[in-house]
Amino acid sequence: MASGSESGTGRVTLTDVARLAGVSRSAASFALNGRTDLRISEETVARVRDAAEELGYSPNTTAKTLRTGRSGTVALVSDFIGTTSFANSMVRGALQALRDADALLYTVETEGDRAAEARVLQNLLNRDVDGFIYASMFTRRVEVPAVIERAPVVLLNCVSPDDSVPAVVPDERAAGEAAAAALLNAGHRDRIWFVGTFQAGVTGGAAWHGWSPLALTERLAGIRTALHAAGVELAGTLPIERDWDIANGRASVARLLASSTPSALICVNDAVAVGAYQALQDAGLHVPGDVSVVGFDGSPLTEAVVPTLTSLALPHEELGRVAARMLLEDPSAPRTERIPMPLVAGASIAAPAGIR
Amino acid sequence: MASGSESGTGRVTLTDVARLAGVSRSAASFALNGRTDLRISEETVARVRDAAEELGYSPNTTAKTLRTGRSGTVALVSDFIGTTSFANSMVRGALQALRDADALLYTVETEGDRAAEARVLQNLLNRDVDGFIYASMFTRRVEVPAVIERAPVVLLNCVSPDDSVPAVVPDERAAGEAAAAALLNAGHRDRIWFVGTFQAGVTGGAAWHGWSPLALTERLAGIRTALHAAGVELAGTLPIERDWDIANGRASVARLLASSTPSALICVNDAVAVGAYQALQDAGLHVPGDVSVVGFDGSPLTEAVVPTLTSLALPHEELGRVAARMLLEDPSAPRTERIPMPLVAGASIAAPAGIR
DNA sequence: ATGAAAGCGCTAACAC
DNA sequence: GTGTTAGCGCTTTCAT
Repeated sequence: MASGSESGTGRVTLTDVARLAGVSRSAASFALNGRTDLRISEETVARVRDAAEELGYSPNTTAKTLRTGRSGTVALVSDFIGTTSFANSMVRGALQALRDADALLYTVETEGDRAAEARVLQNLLNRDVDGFIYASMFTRRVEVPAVIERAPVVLLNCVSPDDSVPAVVPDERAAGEAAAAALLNAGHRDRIWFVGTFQAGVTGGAAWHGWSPLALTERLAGIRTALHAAGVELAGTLPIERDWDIANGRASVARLLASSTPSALICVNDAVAVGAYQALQDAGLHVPGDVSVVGFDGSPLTEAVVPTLTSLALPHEELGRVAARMLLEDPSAPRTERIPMPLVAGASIAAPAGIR
Repeated sequence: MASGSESGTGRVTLTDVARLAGVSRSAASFALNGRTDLRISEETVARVRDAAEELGYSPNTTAKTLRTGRSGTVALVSDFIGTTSFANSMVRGALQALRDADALLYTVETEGDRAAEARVLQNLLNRDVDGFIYASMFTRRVEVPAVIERAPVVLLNCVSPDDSVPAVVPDERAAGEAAAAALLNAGHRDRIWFVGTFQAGVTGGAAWHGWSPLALTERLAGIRTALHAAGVELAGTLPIERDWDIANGRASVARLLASSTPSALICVNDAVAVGAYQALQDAGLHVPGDVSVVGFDGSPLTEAVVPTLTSLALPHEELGRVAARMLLEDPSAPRTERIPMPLVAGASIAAPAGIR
């Protein structure tokens, strides 16, 4: 009749612990949380600890969340989880950082549906999530949903229109410079082509949904900057049909080879680079003896071709880790963090054919 | 002084809605949840709905969870999220199924640490998760943590020692049979080798942590069954050093080619198959003219080689989707669901060289 | 130094 | 038909 639910639900509650230790619920709470505001005797603390241990007490997080308004959870909301290993590693990195803070991760995919997105974000808010990691599978500029700003937000692999929201992105521009530098170092000075621009009026295939990927513009800008600094200009850019995949890369490069022979190809991503390998082979040209090739992403494809492809790797894990850390540590600093894209050296770059 | 927190926290609560509609909290609750136990007049329901709408009311899920014990969340606990696209697509499939049930997904990686695993599982339980999807990156037999059984569990890509826990796995055996059948159909009758067994006493490299992958034993069993039924026997199995990657596949096949020429190679996964391609090319042999090749997994690698690789695809999304659905629909049926592995046809199989 | 009591926002008995 | 009330398990203010 009195209070106490010892065997009510089978669940061990703080009340049970307090009763066993012979103290009040609040005393038990203070003891277990190690609070020093109220002074509890050493001996009492020990008694409570023992009681909790004996009963196998584990505090109910839902109740705690209701009371405190903090849940110890973060939501990773992304447009597309995709089929690449991208999201994978980002989640992995985020989990690593969250583990240190003892926080849990909700994973959500919106599939680009703004209405569904709004609903799920509200749902998450109703669960008192402590923050959002708002991710895009393609580096791009996004409109951050208003509702989300009711909790701390960090953008992952995307940036807000006015850069007012903290963001973590790969340093695409520096990667472009590094790609160009690798070729310059090998002695290339002309006939360097870029593969993977979109034709005028086209912003990519179905997967892009009309978004213009910053990866393209920034990588290309970096390449031009580095080349220009060395007094070199790009021989040209090769447009690609819709998606950046192997088949389209092959077709695009095949068209080029019909009329001229490049010294080096900088491909917008690894898949296009693999397509380039195939077109070169079809034309009887060798990598890197006749033509050098560089890719971007650092995907498993780099290991699947002979010779192995040199590529600038997307630091997926690092991106996820930094985003989670920013969210937990100083959610207020509105800065854009650019993570370096390391060069994974393959065997696809050599001195130009002319000077062998 | 009286009740009511209209502008207390800025949050709109059920109390606010009830007050605006001029009804009691419980009446509002019933109206909003569409309960019919207690009869509320149509008109009252409408008034409550309008009030909720006007105030932009969104129910606090934490409070609801505390009260009901059900959270509308599921946890996907996996040993390793890995760098393959495996986890990715499994999560994707699970999310699709969960979306229909309006449930949210926690994603957790244990990294094979049992102690950490126990802690996080308890943590999840403290949050009143409605169920667990316990996944392994390698098809294998697992010891399900005892604590987890306090909530419904479905195993994903793994099975329990006595098959007492509901599980969803790829149908590896049937896939093995399909791989063998593809070769038999093309006319192969002898010199068919399997690539990717482990040497005696070795259970794989670091990634395996001593677990023996069912994928290997089952795929191989299926192959042997299908061949046997056609009166054919495997010429032999080629062991591989540690991990099933490109380099090891290449080395393994190179050793075979030093002493004999196979008619066909069935490789334990796509990476090993890509390595086989490389070794064959090194030996001046062509795929599929001289040697046919089959892989498993259906990874992006199949598209990266020339000719494209025929492979039996792991139905990642389907696995995740079915697991989530089983968990939500009938968590009690202790059955093992085997999901077919579709054959993705490449151009790596042809009639044996002898009968060209 | 300790304990009683309020209340986070919700649901579901129960009495009117 | 509708409203009153008692909690879910926890934290924290306030009085002792």
